[in-house]
Amino acid sequence: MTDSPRTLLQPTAAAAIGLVDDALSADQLVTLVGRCRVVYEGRATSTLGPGDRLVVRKPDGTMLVHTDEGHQPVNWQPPGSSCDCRLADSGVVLESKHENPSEELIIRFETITHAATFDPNDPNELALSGTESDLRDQILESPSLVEPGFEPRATERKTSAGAIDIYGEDTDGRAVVLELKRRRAGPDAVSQLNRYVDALTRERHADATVRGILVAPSVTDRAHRLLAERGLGFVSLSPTE
Amino acid sequence: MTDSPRTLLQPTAAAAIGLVDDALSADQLVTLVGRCRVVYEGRATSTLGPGDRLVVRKPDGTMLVHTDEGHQPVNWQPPGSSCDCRLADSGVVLESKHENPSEELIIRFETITHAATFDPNDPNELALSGTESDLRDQILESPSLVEPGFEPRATERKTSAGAIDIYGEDTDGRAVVLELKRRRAGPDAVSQLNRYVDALTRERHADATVRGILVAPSVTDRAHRLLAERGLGFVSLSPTE
DNA sequence: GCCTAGGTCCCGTCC
DNA sequence: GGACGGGGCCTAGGC
Repeated sequence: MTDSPRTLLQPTAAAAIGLVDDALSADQLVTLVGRCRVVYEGRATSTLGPGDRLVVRKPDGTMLVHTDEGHQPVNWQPPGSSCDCRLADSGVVLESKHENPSEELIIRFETITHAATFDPNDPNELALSGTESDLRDQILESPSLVEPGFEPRATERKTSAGAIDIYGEDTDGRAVVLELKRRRAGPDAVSQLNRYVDALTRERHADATVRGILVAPSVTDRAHRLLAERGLGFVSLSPTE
Repeated sequence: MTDSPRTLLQPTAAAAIGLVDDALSADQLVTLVGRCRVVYEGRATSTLGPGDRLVVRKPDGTMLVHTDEGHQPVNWQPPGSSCDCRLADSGVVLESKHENPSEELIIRFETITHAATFDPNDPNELALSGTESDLRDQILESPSLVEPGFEPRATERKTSAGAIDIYGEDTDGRAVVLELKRRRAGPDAVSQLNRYVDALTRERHADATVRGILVAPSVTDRAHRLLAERGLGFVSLSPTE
């Protein structure tokens, strides 16, 4: 951290505003805890009555309002949003605006329990595995996991209905469309596969059979019925842990 | 706030652990800022090298790790997770576990810039409008918005493929399936509508026509083509702002 | 508990 | 810029 971090415990409104303004101009991350009301207007509209919350403002313009429960912020503003901090009715007010889509978030504090700022230095990125992309790589490495003799021909093959995860051919030279899911698959995955199979059938001669196979750890009952109705297949595979 | 909030600026590991342990037993919300590494193993697996981050632990068991960018936490733990705070290699380590699904998150701090706790009191809930449910209510109030003479018969009508947003009849007594979207609709919305129309057609006599209409502010080009291919309709409607 | 679908979904990627 | 689909999606509502 290049600038020294600062904290204030139960600051006056004026002191809190000073801290936030300094942090905003220095592109620091700000956390505010206190009792506030929140109004949002943009893609939707919301109001939130008084309560104690944690408010976070990031240097990239993101704003988050967290209650005491849940993973999701109760209100937020996307990256790229502006932020203005001012005094109104003897309380601190944060006003954040975003363009495209047009969104406005206003947070009115009654009291501020604490305020803190710091200058984050975070050069490292998350390395994640167990994704759909890992499952794809496994299949490309060992195509027989799908069925003996399966031969991948392309990934992300374009059709009029979108891109096929893996396109290939079976031992009889028939076109095969694979739709991959990293977790248990539901009806939407079947519909997706169905769209690609339909599109590919349309694009080729109508007589040529196009097979569709859903590849996932498992499928729900309803998805299984839909697969059967559409004459589509299923292969159980999980991304390696 | 019943208990007094506490803050520590650049605390020793021992002091930070004391603060966190007190907060955990008092079901308080904790925020920690500092340089840390993070390892996750559960539905997927991830590692995150050293960097300055904001860590939040909520009384409901939620844990959030935020970097300086983006709306999403880089790592997290769902509500209902346990949390253990201990000293390891002269640094603070937070270990959170969750069951069903089995997930483990370990955060190793090198340094702690600040730590704070407070006891949130938040009785109010978010009032949100502009949702799909609002769009549904508009249509039930003024069915002619869909087309002259449209008569809603049921919401959430069950079919073998899932529940129909609004089921009704047109002036000719034909069954009509409405699929609603609060925002611009894509291919998935068309597939969803298609599933319900297919299921309802199957459940009735094969000769009876079932109409399907997508109701949304707008549709993408590809979704529009898919609608045409399937003989489905579109009506432009937005949830009132 | 699982299933299903909505969400101010966010987010990357490709056009 | 829009579009499309993945995500450790999360979350609410049914069954």
